[in-house]
Formats: sequence, C-alpha cells, structure tokens
Amino acid sequence: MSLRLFDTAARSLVDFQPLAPGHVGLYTCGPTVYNRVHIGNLRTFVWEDVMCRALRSLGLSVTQVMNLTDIDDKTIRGAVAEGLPLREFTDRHIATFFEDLKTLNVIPAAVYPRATDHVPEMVEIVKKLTERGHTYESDGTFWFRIASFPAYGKLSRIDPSSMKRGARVADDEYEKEDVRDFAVWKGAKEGEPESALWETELGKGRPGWHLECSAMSMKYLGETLDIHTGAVDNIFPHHENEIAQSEGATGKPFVRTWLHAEHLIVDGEKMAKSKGNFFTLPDVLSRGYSPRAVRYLLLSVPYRQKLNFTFDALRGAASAVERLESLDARLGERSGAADAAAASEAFVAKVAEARGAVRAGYEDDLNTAAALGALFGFVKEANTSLEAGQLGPADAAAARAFLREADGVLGVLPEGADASLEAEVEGKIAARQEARKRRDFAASDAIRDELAARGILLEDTPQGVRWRRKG
RNA sequence: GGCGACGUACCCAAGUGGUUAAGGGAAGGCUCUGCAAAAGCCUCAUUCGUCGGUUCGAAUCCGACCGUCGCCUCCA
Repeated sequence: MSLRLFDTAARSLVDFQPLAPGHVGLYTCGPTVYNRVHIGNLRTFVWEDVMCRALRSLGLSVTQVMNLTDIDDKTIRGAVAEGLPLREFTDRHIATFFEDLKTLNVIPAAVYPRATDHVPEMVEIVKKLTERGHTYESDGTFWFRIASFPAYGKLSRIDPSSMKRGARVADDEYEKEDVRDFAVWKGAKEGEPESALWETELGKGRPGWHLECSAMSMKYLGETLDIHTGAVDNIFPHHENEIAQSEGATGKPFVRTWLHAEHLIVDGEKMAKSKGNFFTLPDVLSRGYSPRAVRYLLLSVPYRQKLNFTFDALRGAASAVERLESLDARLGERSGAADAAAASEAFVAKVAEARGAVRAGYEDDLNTAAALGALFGFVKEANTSLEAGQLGPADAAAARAFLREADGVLGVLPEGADASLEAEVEGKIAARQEARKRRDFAASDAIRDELAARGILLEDTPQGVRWRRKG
C-alpha cells in the first residue's frame, strides 16, 4: 500500500503510514447538535465515511471516533429557547443526525462521544495545562495563554501577532490578558441554565470551545492521532487551538496528518438561509431524489474541491447510479445461467486491471473522481461484452463481484429487495406478460403504470422483463 | 488589509512537463420494442480564463492580468 494524503499542516502530499502498522486511529470532527445538519455538513461526513471504507479496502483497519458537540453557546441558546434541559434538547438533534447518516448509508463510527460525558477528562487537561504554565484564571474562567505556546499558528499559518483584534471581543465579559487567548474553561455566569453547568475542581462552569476534541480524541485514540479531519473552516481557530491544548498538555505531537474537506456551495454560492439555498437532507429527498443519488453526488467530487450542488447535478448523479445498478442487474441475470466454464483469462485480467485503477485512485489522496472514472471504464467494457454475448456466466459473476466490491467503498447500490415485495412484483409482471400475449395492451399498460407510480420500473428486454426501483 | 484555493466541452469533473485531454450527465443517431419506457452501443474539446515567459516539448512550471470563492469571528 502506498497511500498519499494531502496534509494541511505540511501543505503537501505525504506518504501515509499509520503509527501502529496496519491500523489507523481516525478522529473526525462531528456536528454541533443544535439543529438539523445541512447537506454541506453531510458532504464532509459522507467523505469521512468513504475515507474509512477506502482505507479498509486498502487493507487497513480503522478506528473512527466522531464527537458530538452538545455543549456550547448554540446548544445552550437552543435549549433555553425551547425551555428544555440541555441534554433533552441535544438528544433530539443527535437522533436526527443519526437518521441522516443512516439514510445516506454511512457506516457508523466506532464511538460517538458526547462532550458532556467527558467533563472530567477535560478538567484533567486544564489541570495539566495549568501545571505547565499554559493557562491563567480570571473570574473562574481559565484562558489558554497563546504566548506560552510558540508553535501556535503552525497549522493555519496564521501569525498570531497579525491577528485582527476583532470587535467581537467587546461582547465578551471575561477578562483576558491578550485578546487572542481562548477559553479552555468558562466560569459560570449569571443566567446560565443549571443543566449546562458542572461543579468541578476548577469551580462551577462549563468547558471551553475546543477542549472536547482534545479530551475525547486522546481518550479514545491515544495522545498522538494518525489522522484528524474536519472541514476547512475548522482549520482556524478550532484545530489550531486543539493543537495548542493537546500538545501543551502532553508535550507530544497531537496529530500526524490533518485532512480538511472543502465546502459545498449551491449554484456557485455559499449556502445560507438568507439566500434561500439552504438544504437539509429531508429538503432534498422531499423533491423526489433518492438518498443514493445524494450520496453519489456528495462523494463524486474529490474532497479538496469545492462541490457545487445543483439539482441538475443531482439528476446526473441519479442517472450515474442507475447505470451501475443496471449493469449489476444484467450481470446478476447472466451469472445465474447454467454453465460450468471457468471465467476467461482475458476477462479476469480486465477485472484485475480495473481493480488496480480504482485502487490507485483512492491511494492518490482519496481521489474518488479518478476511482469512478476507472470503474465506469470497466462498466462500459462489461456492457459491451455482455451485449456481444461474449460474457460467460463465470465472467459475469467475476464482474459482478468486482462491482459489488467497488460499491463497498461507494455504498450506492441498493441492498437486495425484500422478499414480499419481490414476490408481489413478480406476480404483477407475470400478469402483464399474460395480457401482452393476449395483446390486451390496455391491461398490460395499466399494470406497468401502476408499478411506475410506486417507483418500480419495468424494462422489457430480449431476455425477459426486469424490474428495479427507480433511483 | 493579511493568508489561501480555484478557473478544462452545454453542465459536473479527472489529469500537475511528452497520453488519441479520463469518466459521468445532457444532447443527437442507432439497436431492441405492440406502443412506450428502460437499457446498450456510437457521436460529441486540435484544446485547457487572458496575455507573456521558461522548455526540444506546457492544460500541467514561472509572471502579470481578469474572474469566482474561502478563511482571518461561531461555522462541516
């Protein structure tokens, strides 16, 4: 395996080797659970899922950890607005988040730690930072002193001395030595709900902005992570601060490879509620698109490229998925035909070549577009051979196995249909064939229309009738 | 103001010194078909934002310009 990844810190492609041979510890920044995630968020989460699947396909084992930020200004504000205890409020949003992931066929991470379940771990880090002289306290709030960490800015390449002293600092009632310092622990303030406060050795308060990721990543993956990911907006200040906190506390390198996904934009513009181009997954699905088409679109553009989301592109994605699905079905039929002959050497070689090309795509910084290009090259070859009658059952079986294997990373082909639906549809197809034999086309068309209305598409082929659910 | 990314056909997009410039979608043609749909096949960029430069050779490297976008403040 020779996997190359674009490390944000190095600003270049690096040869990736996990710390423990064959095993990757992966920390993926998760959502702040105060609303329904939008398709831009989901682009990042789908990418991370594809990355896990691709790493596994390259022979690595992966432990993925994704945090759930359930304590911050936004979650507190939301809970107060709805008159709910913090936990009850965030529980609801965590549930819809998992729903969306499931809908998009995302394989769950090994752990989804919640910040509020790790307050003691965070307190420990603050204590360590304090022992090492990286913090100071003022009014119950503990600040990280940027001046005590010379490497600050190495990830984002932002020079601390040039940081603008933003007007927003005035909003902050806390006292700090330097406007650039950030809170690791926020002392309780007047009017904050009890459900968002903890009594700790540091006093009463709540964890600061970025501390949870340091605490939870190190708890589940050790003090040095192989890969840490997020979207580009996390680079500064979130990840920069994580480095300062983590390395300040342990004295060890925090992350070996930083990976950041570009944003999704809509019709060439940033997605924003005020522009009316803000979409959640249910918004998109309610317009009649399949989750598999959405997933395909989100993963088809390599992660470091901005993804321009349009409904035109989504329709294109649906068609592309149908092309894969259709070949899968054709191969399924062909491979079922009785024939004891072994797969032909020439075809086996073609499969091997395609497999290598797909793999090379993933090895090159998870280049999904290149991998898809290679896969579709194979799709055309398989279709052509199939059409020419040159594909034996064993060849078809080999092709189908490869297609399914490729889909192990893509995750866009449907699961097998459920048996009761299958029996029903087969029955209707038989009835339609009867009607067609009688040349009762009104009756046969009625059956076709009825199934179409239910999203089931019939294809009359020389080999018989095939059906599938519309992508 | 500081830092950074991007600009390849109608749309999306791979390609980062020598290839016929991948692939997907759309469109047109053909095959199949009771009709249709679907599916499959074929066609579809002498050219890579513009202008210069380096080089035997550039979409790929350098410079300028034009355009789009992002971060610098919570943000996937």
